[in-house]
Amino acid sequence: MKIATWNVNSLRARADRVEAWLDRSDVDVLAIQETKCKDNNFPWDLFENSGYEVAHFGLSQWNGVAIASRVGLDDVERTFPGQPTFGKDTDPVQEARAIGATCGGVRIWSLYVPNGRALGDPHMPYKLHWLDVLKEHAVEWLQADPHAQIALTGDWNIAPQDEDVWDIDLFQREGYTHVSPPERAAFHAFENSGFTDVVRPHTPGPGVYTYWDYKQLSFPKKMGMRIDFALASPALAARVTGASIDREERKGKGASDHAPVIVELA
DNA sequence: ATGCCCGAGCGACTCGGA
Repeated sequence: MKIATWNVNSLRARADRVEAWLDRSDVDVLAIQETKCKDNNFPWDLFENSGYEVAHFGLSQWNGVAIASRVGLDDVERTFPGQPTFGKDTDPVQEARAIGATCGGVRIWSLYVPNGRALGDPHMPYKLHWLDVLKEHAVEWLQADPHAQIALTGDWNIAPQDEDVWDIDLFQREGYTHVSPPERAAFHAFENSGFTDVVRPHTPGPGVYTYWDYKQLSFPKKMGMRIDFALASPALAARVTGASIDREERKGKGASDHAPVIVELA
């Protein structure tokens, strides 16, 4: 079985590439982030034509997450329990950033972790709280069933290690997000709770990334970030036989700024 | 060549991304 996660940065703008990628990648499950649409303009046919069931959670042109599967798609959950809201003053909104489904015996979560925007911005405590609540649930899921096969996949908007950005000195000097100690602590809290990054051992750095900005020739200049991850529960991690980052998909006209991340299971 | 930002909604500009 092969599962993948990919921030497509608009599913409609990327429809042809996503369909072609599904056809050649041979994945059984694809967790998608940033569909950037509501159900009424979601490209349902794309997945049906490729032989996948799909569940989508999209509330506006922002965010949006989905799971496509050809090994079953059961018990779909939109948002995790108690998922924090964000809103200016009086109108907090629960954003479309998490969808879960059971596919071929694996509980898959497609996660689009909030962007903190800047250290000191209100979005940063929102991001950290969002991750903390998710982590508390992840701990409960494991306590309820230590043998559960759970995959927390998606765009985490965190670079956990110095080698996960092209120039750590620049990031720290300028006080950029993604590398700050609180963000990294939020990520490591999942690892301390028993969830393992199952991709890094098969794709060691430095210089291995999943995201490259569209601007300033970032991709050809190898100015990227590793911010998309698949974290696996112990029972799932034990099944992992390989993993890869499909940086070929970042090439050419009409590419997403993120590359797909693939995990192979025995 | 992988090549100097892109997508969505609105309405011809603004916001969000990281």
